[in-house]
Amino acid sequence: MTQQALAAPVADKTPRTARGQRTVRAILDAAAAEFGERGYHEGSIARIAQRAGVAIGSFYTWFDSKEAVFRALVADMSRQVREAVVPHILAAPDRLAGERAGLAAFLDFVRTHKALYRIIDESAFVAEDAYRAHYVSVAAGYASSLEQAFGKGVVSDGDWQVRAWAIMGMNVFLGLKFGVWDEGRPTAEIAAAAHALISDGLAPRR
Amino acid sequence: MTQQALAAPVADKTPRTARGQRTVRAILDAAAAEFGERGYHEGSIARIAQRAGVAIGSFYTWFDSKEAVFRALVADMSRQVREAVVPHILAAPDRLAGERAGLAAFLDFVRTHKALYRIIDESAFVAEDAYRAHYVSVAAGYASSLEQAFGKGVVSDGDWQVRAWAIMGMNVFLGLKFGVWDEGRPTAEIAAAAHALISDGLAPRR
DNA sequence: TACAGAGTTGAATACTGGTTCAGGTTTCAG
DNA sequence: CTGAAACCTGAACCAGTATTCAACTCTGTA
Repeated sequence: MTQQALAAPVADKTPRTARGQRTVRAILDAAAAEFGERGYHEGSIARIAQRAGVAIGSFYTWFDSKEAVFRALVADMSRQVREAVVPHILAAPDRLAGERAGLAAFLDFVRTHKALYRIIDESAFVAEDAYRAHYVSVAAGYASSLEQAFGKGVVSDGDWQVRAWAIMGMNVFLGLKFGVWDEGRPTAEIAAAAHALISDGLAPRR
Repeated sequence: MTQQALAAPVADKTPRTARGQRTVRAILDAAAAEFGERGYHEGSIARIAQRAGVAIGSFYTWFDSKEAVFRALVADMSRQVREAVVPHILAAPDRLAGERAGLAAFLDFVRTHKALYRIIDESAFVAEDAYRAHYVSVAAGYASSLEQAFGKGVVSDGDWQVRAWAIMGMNVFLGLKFGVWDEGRPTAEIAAAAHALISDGLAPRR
């Protein structure tokens, strides 16, 4: 699941050998699967170790606690989502078109990474600060990117803070509904409808 | 906190006397406080009983399990939010103005009922079906109300499903950001900015 | 006043699962 | 080859806490 290099564990607990690195990766992947399926509280260290094919003791060689792996996972995931979505936004001709492409990419990501999506959501209760950090940083990115688009005349003037959080919330809920719960409709279709809403609003054309 | 009559406990566990009713109410209120502060998993039955001023045994007279109170709470809360918000929407001259009034009311509600807000959110992981039921029903209400507004010519035609979930997500995130995390700005201001976005979109006026 | 059903009590039970630790095994530089 | 550092092992420990239960108290009706 997590194919990438691992948000580093804690303190001096960094692997010094290739062997150690492999173990850490295996544990992170196992943890992602375990927490994704069972959730944080139902998920168990023993099962994570088993999935990873290592002993419980090895787990504690690399992570200080259950919460520690979880936090490492959130950071890792936060990065993955961004990496999956941002390029699509940047590749689009303008910010508004980017919003549409970004949402479609996000929905696709969610559909293929439901576990990760769930983990980030659950971090709100297990690691509030990590959760906040994730969304605050995403929102900041949104706000500045929107403001920049305003400079180019692509979007109207307005409250960047509110707009950023609003759009983010929209995307998250569309991800939940049409990514996790209901795969019955093509992601592009959802993205198009959402794009229309964000772009022109609900008011009838005057 | 919960001043209203209690989503009924389970099966035959309904109080037959005023005395019993008082106890159930006390337990529900205590549970709201406990879960609101510590979250579901950190919250303890012993502490709920203590807060309610009853013995642990009494708790089990009225609720089958920890999860049972939590579910009762979610239902109760779902109702409270609705009751706090819907009247404002209905009182407005039209659906779009209602959206604005509704959001302001929602933000006010969240600021004064943070525990409830947290409980509903956490239900996503403790009682997925209850969480789903809550949002699915809210979304359905949104969708039909929007469609009705379309009939009156107040909003443009579009994808009701997507619009409903999008707006709901918007509101939830604005509630998180400007209701729970950051009370620095007046709720009316947030609602106005959000209203502008929903109503006219981001595209510059043509 | 007396009895029955409704409510109450909280110590004891039962169990789960995170964390520790006292050794083994592997790896690799010298 | 060799020894020390890096890693691995998993049974045992332990703390926390949901749930049970057998006995007790209230309350209101006859």
